[in-house]
Amino acid sequence: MNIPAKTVGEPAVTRKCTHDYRVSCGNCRLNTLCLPLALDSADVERLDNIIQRGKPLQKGEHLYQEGVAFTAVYAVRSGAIKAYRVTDDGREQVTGFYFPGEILGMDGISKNAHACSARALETAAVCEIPFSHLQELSTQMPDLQRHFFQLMSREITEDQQLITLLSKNTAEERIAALMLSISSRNARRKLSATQFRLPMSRIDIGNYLGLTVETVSRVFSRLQKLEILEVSNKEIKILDLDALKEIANVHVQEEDE
Amino acid sequence: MNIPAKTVGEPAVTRKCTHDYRVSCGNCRLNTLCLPLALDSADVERLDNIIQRGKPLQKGEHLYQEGVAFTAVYAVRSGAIKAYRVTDDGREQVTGFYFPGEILGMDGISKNAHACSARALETAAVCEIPFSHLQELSTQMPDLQRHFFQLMSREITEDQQLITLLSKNTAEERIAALMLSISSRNARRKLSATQFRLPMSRIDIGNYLGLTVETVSRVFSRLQKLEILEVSNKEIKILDLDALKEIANVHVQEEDE
DNA sequence: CAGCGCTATTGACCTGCATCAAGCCCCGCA
DNA sequence: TGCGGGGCTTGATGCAGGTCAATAGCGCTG
Repeated sequence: MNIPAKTVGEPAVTRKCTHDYRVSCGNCRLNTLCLPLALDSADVERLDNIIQRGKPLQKGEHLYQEGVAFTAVYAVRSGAIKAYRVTDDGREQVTGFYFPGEILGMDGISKNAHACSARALETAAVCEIPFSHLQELSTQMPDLQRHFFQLMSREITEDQQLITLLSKNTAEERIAALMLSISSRNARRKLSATQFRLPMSRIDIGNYLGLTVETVSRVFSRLQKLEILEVSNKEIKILDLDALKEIANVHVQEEDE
Repeated sequence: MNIPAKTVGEPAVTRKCTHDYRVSCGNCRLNTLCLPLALDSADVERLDNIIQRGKPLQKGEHLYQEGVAFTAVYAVRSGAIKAYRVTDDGREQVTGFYFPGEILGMDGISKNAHACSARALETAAVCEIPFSHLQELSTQMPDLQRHFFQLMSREITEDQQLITLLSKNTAEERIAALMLSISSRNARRKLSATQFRLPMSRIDIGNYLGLTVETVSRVFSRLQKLEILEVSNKEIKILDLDALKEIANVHVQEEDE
């Protein structure tokens, strides 16, 4: 356990977070993935000044909830967050999983209120970026503005990929695609692309991919039987990356005449 | 037929478009819905100056295609546009329908290349907004920046609604939701909320909602039999708006114990 | 205004996933 | 270390919507 030395009188929360949450953008090891990307060091410092840290979330704790006033977007520093909305009949639609270096909360901008809720899947550290400041800074730093436009655009294209996945692909293809997505996002952070622990439950996976828990479980079993994955509860090991890609790619050229 | 008087020597395209496509933002009747919203008249004029018009698209013609360099976003002035991507196995996923006053193309920002294609569902007039200029203007006009952030955010929340629709709702609920969406967007433009002509084919509807043509057709028939809709090819008349809303809302409180 | 091709409708059948049900395993807690 | 509860797995069954097929209707073109 290495709890960072704290001088301020904040409530002493027990947590396993490995980051010092009083880090700055300048020395954060995620700064090549996160918002500071494409800013020079002077600008990074200005960005850094508006960011609020020191809000480690416990598993299950909310970062924000649907309907509450929108004031900030958030960058994940460690852990994992899920964003979700609850349908009229009480079922949960997970709209995204967010890992370190990724930004969430941009859904709240249009109506000045969050359109979905976000909660920690495991202990998570988060940087809060007050939106009014970000906007102001963006008018002064064209690179930041551009980068933020790009982030929002990325969110749009990712949502559209999910739309396609949900509307066209089988259960197996959806799961394969999700595993590959997590794998490549791990790689981006210099972690293993083939072995990782899923932070989310089977239920969350189902609610993200439009499947029931049972189906998710069956697909994992099947992929294990095919020796494509090794699944042990939440531990995943990708044994055959190419096979997985082939499944996700909707069996590229099933028959080529 | 009222073809607007034209003095310039452009190719004389036959079209039923009621707009003079050399209109400016200042006098466009959509300016309370479109980008100029929330700008004062001086700023509207500056925006107006960067916008390029005079590109009426024929039915089926592309506005842009997946993969081509991203240079601009587009505002629909008349007609209707569909955005879609083609999956690896050649099927089409429609990601959105765009009506007058709506903006499309924001998916291209993140990678500097369009992530989907866009084509006219019927003769359509479009305003082209060069993105580099828009960015520059945004740094000078905070209201414009904010508004554009909001537009992108709206796109995100709409995509997330579609995600939920696709993953949780039945065929009937999806169709009902689409009809209501079109209805309210018509109302926004002061057109009838209960009677309209669908610009898209059943195939497009299916490809948008993750259904086959047959299912779309069957649902329309069923809703007609229930006297909720009157369907005659592409002409739609909503006979019972409340019933339609109830279907779309996933039968609000099926049982309330 | 006849003919063709594309879009839409309708029916019969089939399948992938949901649903229902039972049991297991993992983990936190006493 | 044993107990309880949630998360996970596995099996049996049903159904919404996909697939295949046939026909009807609309609109374009010559």
